[in-house]
Amino acid sequence: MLRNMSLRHAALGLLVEMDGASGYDLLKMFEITMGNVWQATQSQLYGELNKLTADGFIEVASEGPRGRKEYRATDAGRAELRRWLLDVPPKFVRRDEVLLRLFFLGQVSPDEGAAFVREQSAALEKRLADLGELEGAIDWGDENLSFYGRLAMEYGKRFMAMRRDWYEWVLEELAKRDPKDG
Amino acid sequence: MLRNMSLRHAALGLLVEMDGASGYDLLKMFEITMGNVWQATQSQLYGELNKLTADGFIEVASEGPRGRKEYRATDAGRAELRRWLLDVPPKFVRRDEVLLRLFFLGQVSPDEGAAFVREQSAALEKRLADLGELEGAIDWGDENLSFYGRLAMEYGKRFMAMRRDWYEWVLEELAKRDPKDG
DNA sequence: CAGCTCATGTAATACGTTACATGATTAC
DNA sequence: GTAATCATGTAACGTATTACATGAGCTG
Repeated sequence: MLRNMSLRHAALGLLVEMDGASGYDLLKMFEITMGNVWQATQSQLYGELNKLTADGFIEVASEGPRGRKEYRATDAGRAELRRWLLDVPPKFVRRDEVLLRLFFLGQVSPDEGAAFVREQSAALEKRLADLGELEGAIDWGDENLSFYGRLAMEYGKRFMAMRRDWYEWVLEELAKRDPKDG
Repeated sequence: MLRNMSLRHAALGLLVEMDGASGYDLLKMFEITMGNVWQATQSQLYGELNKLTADGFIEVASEGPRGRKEYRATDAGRAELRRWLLDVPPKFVRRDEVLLRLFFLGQVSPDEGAAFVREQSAALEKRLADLGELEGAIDWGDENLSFYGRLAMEYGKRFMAMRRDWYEWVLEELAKRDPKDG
């Protein structure tokens, strides 16, 4: 059992910050706080919570209605989070479905290729707008999750803006290579 | 069998562009042309080539020494690549191990947190420099892979620069929150 | 009491990594 | 002839997604 992956530490970290939550709570927390950074499916999360319990990094603090289990991080869990944060070098997994398609864009017509890039650009513009709305809707307190969440939000904005600008640049390059009135 | 994933189309796409290659050739091509966009292990690639063959999207054009199989895309493969490019909406999988750690950075001391961010920033600076070297070393022709590879390279440069700038901004925010001389 | 939300779980399958295994050909 | 490179494959395991299954408790 290697258990090297990050979902485990995402769950553990959230539990540490929240100081007590059920799987159901965590699942919602995943979506609202770090949907842009890490994703978890219900199935995966519940399984991981059981493994974390078996490994002693979290424990069931109390049980509520409907079989609800209130989890809480243990000292061992807090230590493990710290170890992962500082001693496990982050891995860069670069997998980008849009970029991958770009490589093969020569296989469709120039018009189709340009349309594809414009679509991506528009989709991003929309997501950027959504992010702005979301930012306004959140009341940013001074707790850890809010503070660091705001930093991540800024990252998202910069990322999307960079990407949109790049799409526009790509469109110019495509036009240069295949001038309409050539 | 869903076979929805992108490695399959990355391999197929490269084969279309290269017009004939062995698994071994493809593996090297993956590294040099799109290491920053998609990754493939030897094991996974060889397996996928066999599946693509079974599905009729590629075929063994000839066999060479040492059991070498020279693959070639079929018409069905070219059609499948086109379909994937235009009809399958790219999925955004957001998983960033650095960003994930950032969320929990409140669990270590301010100094440790800042050191972490500085390390990431320095690592990125180095990768940005490496990319610049690589860019100089490649002779960019006018074939598709070169043309689109150059667009992807520009993306990589913009991405890293954006990210490095964001790291520096994060350091400022961290300093504001926890002034040394508070 | 009907419908929604809360709440957890399993099964099947696909995707991805690491390690192991094997051997032919080429270059020196 | 021996070391490097070329070349392909399997086994074991870990990670992730989708679909299915079940039921309790709350709200109107």
